[in-house]
Amino acid sequence: MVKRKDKAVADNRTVADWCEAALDAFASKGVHSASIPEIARALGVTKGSFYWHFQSLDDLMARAMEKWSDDDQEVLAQLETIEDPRERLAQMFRESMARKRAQALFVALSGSGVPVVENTIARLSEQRVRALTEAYKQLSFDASAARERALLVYSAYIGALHLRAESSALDSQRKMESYVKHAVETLIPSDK
Amino acid sequence: MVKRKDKAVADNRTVADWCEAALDAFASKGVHSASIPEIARALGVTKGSFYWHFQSLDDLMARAMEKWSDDDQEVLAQLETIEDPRERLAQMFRESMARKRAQALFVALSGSGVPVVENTIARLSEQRVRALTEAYKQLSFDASAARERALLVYSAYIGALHLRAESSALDSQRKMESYVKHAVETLIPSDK
DNA sequence: ACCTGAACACCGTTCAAGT
DNA sequence: ACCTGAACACCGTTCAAGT
Repeated sequence: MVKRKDKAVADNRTVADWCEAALDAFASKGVHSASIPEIARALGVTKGSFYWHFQSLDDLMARAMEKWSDDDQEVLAQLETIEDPRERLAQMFRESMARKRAQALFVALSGSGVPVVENTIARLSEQRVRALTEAYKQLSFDASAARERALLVYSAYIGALHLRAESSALDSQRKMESYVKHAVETLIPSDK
Repeated sequence: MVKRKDKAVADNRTVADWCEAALDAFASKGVHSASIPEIARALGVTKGSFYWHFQSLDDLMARAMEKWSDDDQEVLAQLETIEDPRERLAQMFRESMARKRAQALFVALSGSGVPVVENTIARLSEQRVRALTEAYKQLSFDASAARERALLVYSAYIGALHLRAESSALDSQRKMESYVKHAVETLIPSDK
C-alpha cells in the first residue's frame, strides 16, 4: 500500500533528481550542449517525462539555479562563522578555489546568456562581495575602501576561475597554490 | 567586365562579412543563441548560402576567432610601444576596460564550451599575462614574483569584466572608474 | 501520479538547381 | 562564383494514451 504524498514509489524521478542531473551536465558539457533527451537518458526515462516535472527548459534552469544558490548560501554561512576577519578572508578565497564542481559550474554558467542564470550569478556575487566588504571593515578599512578592496578580491577570484578553466596558466595544483598565496599576501593586510 | 579574383561583385557576402556579423551576434545574444538563419537574415541572404563560405558552424567559429585574435593582437602591440612600464601596466588595465564590444564578446565567449573558442581565449590570455610579466620585471620584480603579480592583475581584469556584465556591482561608469583606480593603486607599485 | 510515443516547429547540414 | 529551396536528422514542446 502506498501512501499519498509519500515521496517514494521508488522508480520515479523527482524534481531534485532532474536538477542534480542537469547541474552535472551543465558543469561537464556546458549549459547549451546539455540537452533534455540526454539528461533524460542519464536518468533512464524519455524526454517526454521531463514535461511532467517542468514547464520548459527555462523552468529547469530556474529550479536548478535555486538549488545551486541554496548550496552556495550554506557554504558562505559556514565561512561567516570564522571569527578572525583575516582568516575569514583567506578562507573565502581558498575555499572557493577548492570546490571543483562548483567552479566548473560557475564558469559554464557565466556568459550563458540565460537571464535566470545571470540573475542568480549576480545575486550570489553581490552576497560574496558584501561578506568580503564586511571583513575588510573589521580590519579598519573605511566603508568605501572596504567595498573597493572586496570587489578587487572577488574579481581576482572570478578571474582565476576562468583562467584555470580556460588556459594553462593555472592548470596545476602547484600553480594554483602559488597564485592563491600571492593573492592573499597582496590583498589581505598582514597582522601587523 | 569583371576580373577574376576581384573581391567585388558588390552584392555578395565575404567570409569577413560573415565573421563580423557573427561576432556582433555573439556579443549581443551569446554564442549559442546566435543562429545561422538569423545571421544570414542580418546579411540579407538565406542560410543555404552560409555553406558556400563555411564548412560548418565550427568552421565559422574558428574563422571568427582568427579575426578576433588578430584584432586583439593589434591592440596589444600598440600598448607595448609605451615606454614607461608603470604607465604601460596602467594603460593595459584601463584600455581593456574601455573597449565595450571586445568585453561583451569576451564574456559571451568564455565558458562557451566550444573548443576552438576556448583555445583562442587561452592563447590571448597567455599573451596578455606574458606582456604584464615583462612590465613587472622592468619594475625589478624577480621572474616568479613578476609572473605571479601578472596573473593576479589579469585575473582582476577578467573578473571585473564578468562582474560588469553580470551583476550590478560594476554597472556604472563611476563604479568602474573607482574600481580601476583602486586596482591600479593596489597592484602597480608607485613611483617611489 | 508519472511516463511513453507520436506530432510539430525550428536549426544545422547537404545538395541539386538556379544565375 | 555565389545563392536558393527542398530535404533530412535532431531538439524543444505539446499532448493523448498508457500504467
